[in-house]
Amino acid sequence: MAIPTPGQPVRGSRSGAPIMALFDLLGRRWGMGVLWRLSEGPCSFRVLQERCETISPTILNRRLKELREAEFIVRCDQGYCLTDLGRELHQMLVPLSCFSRQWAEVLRDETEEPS
Amino acid sequence: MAIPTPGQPVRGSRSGAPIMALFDLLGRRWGMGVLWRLSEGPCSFRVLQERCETISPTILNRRLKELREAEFIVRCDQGYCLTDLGRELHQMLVPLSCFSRQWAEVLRDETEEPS
DNA sequence: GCTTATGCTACGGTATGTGTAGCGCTTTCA
DNA sequence: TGAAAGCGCTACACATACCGTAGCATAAGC
Repeated sequence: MAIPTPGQPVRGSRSGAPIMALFDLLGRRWGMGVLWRLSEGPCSFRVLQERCETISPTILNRRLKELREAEFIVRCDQGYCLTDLGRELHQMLVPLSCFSRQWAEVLRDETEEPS
Repeated sequence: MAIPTPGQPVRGSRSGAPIMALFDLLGRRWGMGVLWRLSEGPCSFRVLQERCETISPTILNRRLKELREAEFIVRCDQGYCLTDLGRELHQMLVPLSCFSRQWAEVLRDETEEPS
């Protein structure tokens, strides 16, 4: 499966709008998850697999290839680590983490007290 | 396919960490795309489909259901629109748009001048 | 009553993800 | 120096998700 590239046709944009290319890449199963887990620190393939808890090696390897091609990840002596670009991307995901807790509360409130 | 719920086992977290539940939801094909396109303004099913350029009605409908269940989207007289929560989520995606343009430049520079 | 538009579903084919086993290689250490 | 353990990664069979097209049911306008 070709990795989505800005300027090339991608899901959501025949003209390859960068944001749609990024959504296409991160919107693959485990895309953001792998990035997120790796941001905890450089680590080996197997350790990363454990951090992800339930990912299969097949798909971990595929996502790693894609994210390396996109230059968010590189190989290093510890195994894999984020590039500067990757760290920057991770920074944009951090607010999502706060938001997700808020979201969890809203959902909980709705289901627990349908008053 | 069950929609990922914080607190329930999700991809990446057996204990259902909110951030992983959110990644699971948004990491489905077209998840973020639909949200992004809808943020341009409330619209009907068919108009939204056109905005997305290449989405099939089957999957648009499925994503809409999921995003409604997650309370990011509601029905309205124009068709569909974002909830307050959905608008908030969209705000977190805006920085990604800037980032994606930057990313596009990096990739372009790499491939055009491998000097 | 015919046209047009809407939301949405059916269905068959293809792409993508899952789970398990295990290969080839290097390191460790008795 | 050879067995054991760890590594990155692949093979393969199966399951699920997604795509593309056709088209149904309903409602409004003429």
